[in-house]
Amino acid sequence: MGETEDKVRTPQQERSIKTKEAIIQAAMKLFSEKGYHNTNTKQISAAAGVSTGSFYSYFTDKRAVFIDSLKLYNENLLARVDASLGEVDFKSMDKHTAIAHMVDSLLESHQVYSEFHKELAVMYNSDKEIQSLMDEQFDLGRRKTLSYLQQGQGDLKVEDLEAASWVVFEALNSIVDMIVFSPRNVSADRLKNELVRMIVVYLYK
Amino acid sequence: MGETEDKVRTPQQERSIKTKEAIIQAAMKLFSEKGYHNTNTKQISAAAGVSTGSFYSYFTDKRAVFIDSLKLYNENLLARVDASLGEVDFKSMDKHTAIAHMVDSLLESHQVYSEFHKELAVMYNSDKEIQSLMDEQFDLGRRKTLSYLQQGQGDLKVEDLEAASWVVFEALNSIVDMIVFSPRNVSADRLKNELVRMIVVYLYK
Amino acid sequence: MGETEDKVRTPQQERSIKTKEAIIQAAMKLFSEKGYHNTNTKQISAAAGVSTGSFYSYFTDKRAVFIDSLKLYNENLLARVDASLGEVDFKSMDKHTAIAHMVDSLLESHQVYSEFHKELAVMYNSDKEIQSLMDEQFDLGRRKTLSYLQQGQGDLKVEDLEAASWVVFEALNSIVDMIVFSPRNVSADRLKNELVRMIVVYLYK
Amino acid sequence: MGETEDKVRTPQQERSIKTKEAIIQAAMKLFSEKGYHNTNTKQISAAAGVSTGSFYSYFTDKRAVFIDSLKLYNENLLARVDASLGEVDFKSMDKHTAIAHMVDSLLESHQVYSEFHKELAVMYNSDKEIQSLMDEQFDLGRRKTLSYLQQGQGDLKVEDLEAASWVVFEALNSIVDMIVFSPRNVSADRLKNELVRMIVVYLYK
DNA sequence: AATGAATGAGAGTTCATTCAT
DNA sequence: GATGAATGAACTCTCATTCAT
Repeated sequence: MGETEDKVRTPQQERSIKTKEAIIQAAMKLFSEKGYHNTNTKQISAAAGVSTGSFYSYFTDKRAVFIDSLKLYNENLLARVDASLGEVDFKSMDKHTAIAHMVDSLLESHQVYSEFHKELAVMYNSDKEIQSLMDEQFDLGRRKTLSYLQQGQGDLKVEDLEAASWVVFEALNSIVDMIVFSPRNVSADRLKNELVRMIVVYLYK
Repeated sequence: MGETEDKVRTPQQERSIKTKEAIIQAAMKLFSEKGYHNTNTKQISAAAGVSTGSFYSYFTDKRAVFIDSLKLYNENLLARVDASLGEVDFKSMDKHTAIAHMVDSLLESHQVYSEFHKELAVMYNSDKEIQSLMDEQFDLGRRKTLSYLQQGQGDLKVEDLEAASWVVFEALNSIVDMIVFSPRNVSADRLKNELVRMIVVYLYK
Repeated sequence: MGETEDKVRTPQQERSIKTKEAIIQAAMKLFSEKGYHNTNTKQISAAAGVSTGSFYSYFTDKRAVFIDSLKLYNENLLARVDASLGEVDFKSMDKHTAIAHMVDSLLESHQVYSEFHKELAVMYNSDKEIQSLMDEQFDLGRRKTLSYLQQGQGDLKVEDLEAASWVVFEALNSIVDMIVFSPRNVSADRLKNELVRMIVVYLYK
Repeated sequence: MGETEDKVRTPQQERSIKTKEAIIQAAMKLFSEKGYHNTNTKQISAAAGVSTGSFYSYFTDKRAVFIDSLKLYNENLLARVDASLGEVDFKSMDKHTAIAHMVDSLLESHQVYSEFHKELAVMYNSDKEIQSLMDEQFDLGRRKTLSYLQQGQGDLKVEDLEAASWVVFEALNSIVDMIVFSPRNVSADRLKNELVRMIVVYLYK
């Protein structure tokens, strides 16, 4: 960042910050609607109400605005999940209700930015930095899940809790994705019910 | 007299068939290595040892060769899983061993074409036809899994077996993917062990 | 032609002649239907029932088959006009009937190969040889017209008959074209009637 | 938010307007010299001194620039004919002089853009929009001619003046074309003289 | 600082022609 | 002689990025 410091503006003035955010929002919207490869910088700039020239004074390139969109997405998603999980007290519930609550909050989160979430799958393999941002996010989620589960630790029957957290979190995420996105002839409720049962039976006595 | 009659060559001569296969192989390789969006038809043609003109006499466009690659991948994968599952008798094994065998055969399959498999995730959302080809493949896999599981039906404790098959198959696939692809500080064996346990405990008495 | 004599076959065997004619016919049909630039050699070959390779043993290139189509068109058109004009005796008719008969025979000729005729306009400027073939044809037509008109010479009032033949033939051709091709809100009969009147009044006492 | 909103630049800045005009001029020149089908967008761009990218920000494709060239040509031609016909008073002339004047003004117009004019014949059949633009232009010319001729109405002997206007205008145009373009062994003056005589004798008592 | 016109490499695609079989 | 697969130059069009104003 030392050598290119005056190429890309690091916004300090308030207006500048707002412009940058407007670009990120516009980009997120367009990436969600049409995908990264079908969105061009001219469209992003126009949607954000700035010129293409300005776009390039806020971001080095198109990839950079995607990365910032991803970071914003990650922050929002975490906040949302935190809020949702924070509002309940695990100990005062039975396990099934607690896990069901967790699944619901994941379902809700996946639905809010569902299109952007889809686009992430497309981008995952295309870039190391994107990949590691997403891996970090996954890991953060996994650790949160782990600590959530550990609230009911007295009743856990799994021994390798670390491995279990990977397995459970991946299962939760992928099956929630499936519920949200895949066409099926089986209702979401039935799937959710089985998912919750699988997790509960697996983890608890 | 139709408009599209002579657009795409339907190979009849042996040479022609070989050329078509060479193009598909080359395409699969490049899509796996660099991704669909970073591979162009010139590169595919060159890798297959043919001219761009030839490419376009076998395939209408880049998308078409991807679809043929996908079909080939699907066929190979199914054959591989069938072979692997067919060689064991579920009834003569305890549940844990049987499911472990299944996970092993999925792991092996995912490893063979691992890079192409990754690329599929990228492409899933980009095209209706690709999506439905993959959905079909998923469904076929799910139904095979279901019937495999039903061999031990006497001991099943799940009631909604249809919903269970979706949940189990998605969990299996995504966690196997994770084991193959994601960087972790937890060994594959530990993850595999928990995965098998989760499935067994969930399904059987 | 000396140096390339074995590149392009000069058909002597009967089958060979038939093949060449089949190609010309197919080409004419396709050029008429879709235009020279939208017809490719593969389509011509297929329509003629030969391979592209064979096409090139009968014609040096695509242009050559167009030129042969043009020659055939010219021959057919002349034969048709000759037949039509030959069947009447100018002297036994009044001038108006005679010119009307001539216009009718031109109208009929233009209608038969109307689409190919249109395509000629497209090609006229693209090639010197095509241009001179068409110019020759025009001149031949003009001279025939001239001699036809001269049958009623006793009554002609024009003095510069040579210049008149250019003017009359061009007027006839272009107005007949207009009648055949252009969309108007004036009936063909009214136009034909005026055309005939214009020619008659101009030429004869 | 539309799909095509930002595809083609609508020039606002002065520089932009100049660029668009430069492209049209360059295109007209090249179409005239080498024909539409033998001119490509790269050549047009180069001749206009811009990049291919710029070309495509002003015109959707090659056809679009042809259409704009045609419109410009039509405007210029009409202005020229109007100016030429406007400068004389029909009533103060005898018929022969008046028609001769008209032919002269057409001759002059056809000579200015003669090559582009030729190319129009080529393009007429290739495109509905081009066709109707040319038809409109023809009709406009025909109606102007008609009203010009009607200035001497007292002496007209034709009854179906509408049909006559089609016939006369087509004859004028095509014969003027022939005078300008076709190689002959008859002088332009002799042809012009006969053309004028034909029109005068046909129309007037 | 902001603008948006301009750039040009590079993508996908076509087709007249050649040539191995 | 015939075939049709193969060739590759040429073409249209796009878009991330730059730069004159």
